[in-house]
Amino acid sequence: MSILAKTEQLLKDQIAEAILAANLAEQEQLPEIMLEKPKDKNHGDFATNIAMQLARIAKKAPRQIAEDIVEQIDRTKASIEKIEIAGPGFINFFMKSDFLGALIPVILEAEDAYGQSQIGNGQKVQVEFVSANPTGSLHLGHARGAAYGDVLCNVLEATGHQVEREYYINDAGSQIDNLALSIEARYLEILDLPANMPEDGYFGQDIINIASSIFKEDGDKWAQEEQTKRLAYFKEYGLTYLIKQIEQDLRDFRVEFDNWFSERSLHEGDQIPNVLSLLEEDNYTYEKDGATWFRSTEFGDDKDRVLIKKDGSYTYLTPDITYHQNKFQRGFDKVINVWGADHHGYIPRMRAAILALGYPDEKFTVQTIQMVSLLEQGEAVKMSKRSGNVVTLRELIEDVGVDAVRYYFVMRSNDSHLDFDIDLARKQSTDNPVFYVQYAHARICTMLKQAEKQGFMTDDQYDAKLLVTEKEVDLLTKLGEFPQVLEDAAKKYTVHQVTQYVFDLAALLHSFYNAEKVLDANNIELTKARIALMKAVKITIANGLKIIGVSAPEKM
RNA sequence: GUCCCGGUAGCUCAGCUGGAUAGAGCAACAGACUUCUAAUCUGUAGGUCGCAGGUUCGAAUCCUGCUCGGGACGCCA
Repeated sequence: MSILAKTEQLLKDQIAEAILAANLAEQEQLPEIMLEKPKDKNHGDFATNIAMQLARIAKKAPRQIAEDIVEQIDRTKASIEKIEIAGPGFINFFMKSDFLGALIPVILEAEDAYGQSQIGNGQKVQVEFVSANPTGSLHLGHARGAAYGDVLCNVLEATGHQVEREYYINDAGSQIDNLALSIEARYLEILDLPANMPEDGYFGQDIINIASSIFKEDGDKWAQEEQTKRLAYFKEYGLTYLIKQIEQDLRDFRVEFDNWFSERSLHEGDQIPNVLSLLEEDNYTYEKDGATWFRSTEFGDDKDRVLIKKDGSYTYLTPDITYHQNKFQRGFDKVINVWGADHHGYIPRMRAAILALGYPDEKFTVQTIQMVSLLEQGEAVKMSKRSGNVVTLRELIEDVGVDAVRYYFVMRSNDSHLDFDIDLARKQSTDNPVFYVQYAHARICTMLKQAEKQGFMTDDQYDAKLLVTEKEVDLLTKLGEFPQVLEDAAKKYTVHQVTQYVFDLAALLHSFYNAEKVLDANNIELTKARIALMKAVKITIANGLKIIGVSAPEKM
């Protein structure tokens, strides 16, 4: 438990005891005691609104209740400096100054591990993300999903979950046949033969590259072959090529999957028929119009869904249900899917299937990522697969760099649409907040080097009680929040809180830096304390940046 | 028509398990480099928190209705 959490718990216990001692409520009436960190420093280090909450139960005015509580609190136990009652009945706690200083040794000791917690209890969590069809390059939208998913995994790992990252490869459906046809068309074009690009084919540059790669290897050999053989070869060739490329793009984006799960593997053996008969046994399927349907409406979906088409083939849903059964059979305590918002309509039927198979739906969650729109010179750029006019992840990385792209994509809530201003990103300028945070880290590194040079680092002794200026206290307070931020982000899957936090911390550092001089030969004791503080800030910024997958440079 | 997401400063967005005077970046304006890095800082200005009801001691936050914007509603994947 972090220092802050311990202090909070101690205070809460004290308040609860005080309420009982003052006969304001019975044990079983006691509402949950909420402690908050007031925005305004004049309101203390912690505040509670318990007196207002108790107004009904105790049938007294909130301010009177607050006074009764305060009277009963033992200030010595929780190192309370003073307690004030304010406004309609808030109780504000001011802590002794050494309570924050105690953070520094904790952070210096924990180092890389500062911020981590065990709230996950070693739960096995699987996060499936990106899972883009292997029919082209990863683009902007995939990049957001990749950044979000990966950072979510980092957050979960930091909070004591055992995480597995998985990519589901849709290598079995009709889109793959389309891929083969698209490659074929491009291949025949190279040979100046009549070519038919399918209406819903893939028009991207990578398909042209694949065709010319085949041509380089085999010349016009495949034009002579009969079409089924040619397509079969092109399909495999294209898949291998594209999956390899996707894997490489993601690796360059610092995203490594533990498992690449092939949809095709589900079609081997009897896995899909077994799932179908499971559903049939429980009477969750029926025949209609020559197709087999799933009664998903029994589980809240707005219409039933086809599992086996009239022509005998499966819909996309059927292997996907099998896939999710497979996930649960692998024993995960929690299965998290990260999907683009355009797939949200698919969630109820997947949830229905999971319930039908008898798995608890609390173990299943889908996080949706809102769309990314591209701005160029202030104008929205229409992206279409048809025209091949898409900005790829690779281009983005080459233009802007991994740090900036990752930072940008986890800076905002996944629920918000994101305008990606390509000009701004390309500028690589000071406007980009990622530099602001990195700069804070680099600045501290320079300071520490100077400190060493000037002989301040002779021993590790320091007195944190000397850190009393406003800026110092702000920094300390912020440092203490880090574990809580990660816990929150893990509980609510709100990854952007980490980015927000790291930015705020950097802002406080810059402000402190401009206000106070750290290295001061005339005040060795204060200098030592401030060096310790700087080390703690450096560690915390680095840990935060590591979670969002951004580098923490020593100098810039 | 149904469902999902959003509407907060000129722009891009935080804040949303209800709390005290609603925040940040950018843009604007005025200042700070002989100094541990000015990729920084300090200050000023900028708001009917989409609209209307409701719940509450208290609503940007919860509930209902409306409205605007984006997306989804296939025997496609």
